[in-house]
Amino acid sequence: MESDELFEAISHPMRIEILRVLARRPTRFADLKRKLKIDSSGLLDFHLRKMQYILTTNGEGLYTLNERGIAALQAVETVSHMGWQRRAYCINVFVYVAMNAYFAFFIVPNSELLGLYLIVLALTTSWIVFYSYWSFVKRKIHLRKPE
Amino acid sequence: MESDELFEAISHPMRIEILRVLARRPTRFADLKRKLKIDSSGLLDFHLRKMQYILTTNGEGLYTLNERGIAALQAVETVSHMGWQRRAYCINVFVYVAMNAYFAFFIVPNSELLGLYLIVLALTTSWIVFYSYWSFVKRKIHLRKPE
DNA sequence: CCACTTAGTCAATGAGTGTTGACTTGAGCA
DNA sequence: TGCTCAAGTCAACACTCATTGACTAAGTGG
Repeated sequence: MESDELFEAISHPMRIEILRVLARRPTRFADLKRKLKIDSSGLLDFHLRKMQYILTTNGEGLYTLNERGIAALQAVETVSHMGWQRRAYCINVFVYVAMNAYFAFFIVPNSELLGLYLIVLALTTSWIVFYSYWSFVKRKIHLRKPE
Repeated sequence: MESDELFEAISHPMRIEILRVLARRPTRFADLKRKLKIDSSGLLDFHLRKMQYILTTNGEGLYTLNERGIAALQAVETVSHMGWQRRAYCINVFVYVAMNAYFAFFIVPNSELLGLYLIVLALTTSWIVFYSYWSFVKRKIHLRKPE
């Protein structure tokens, strides 16, 4: 996928707005114009033309996102949820500790499911190690303050 | 986070190349020039200037990605791994079916862990329902052929 | 039929983009 | 001291972008 064309299509605030509106529902030209409070048809036409790599016109006049448009939307979401990654990491660690503690104290003593517990332990541990490696060593973002 | 500035910074093939190089390791001006086979210093300077929202110059001449740069990298990855989403969905459904079948046939009959199984069933089912809703109803991408 | 909405197209314009190639400034070294 | 490389800066230029406002052509309601 030729990323630059896709990013070009969403490198303007108005185009990101259009993307968000179209993500909710397919919309007609005039409705877009009203929702985004654009006076000029020419301007909206210009931006829709720049987004044509991302859009299709669905039957009669309805603009809608194509597969690349959905990728673009996901890229926007990825970027705007950036601040949650540190918190997500903490939640992951907490769930790991809680889950394994629960298994170790309540499940293992009074049953023969030690094998199952070991599988769970191995899976969750490799997950948390991989995730920690990715977060700390490779990216070093979770301990730094945002600038 | 002001997404458009970030996407602006990666809406050119050369800048995506620079992003990928800097994701691997912090790099100096001349090394970037060599790696990307750019003859003109002015051109590289121009693109680095356009990417300044995403970069920091680490001590002596080393260009490196800042937190926004890492967000940009993730956006690029999101877009270029788009093709895997359909497969990921199938894997998810398979894991759901296999896991619940395993629990239902092997765990439940010969132990008192019915409660645990019901929790697992509830969690995995709500996960698969939510994921399916998101994928099929809201996005409609997993059954369509890519264009 | 007239007014009005919808969905555009088109030309003009100033600001910004991508690229080139010449120039600068400072460090390293022979 | 002069030479070379690294890391830029700068001016110039063609081209593209964002925006405006005028225009068009098709459909709709009264």
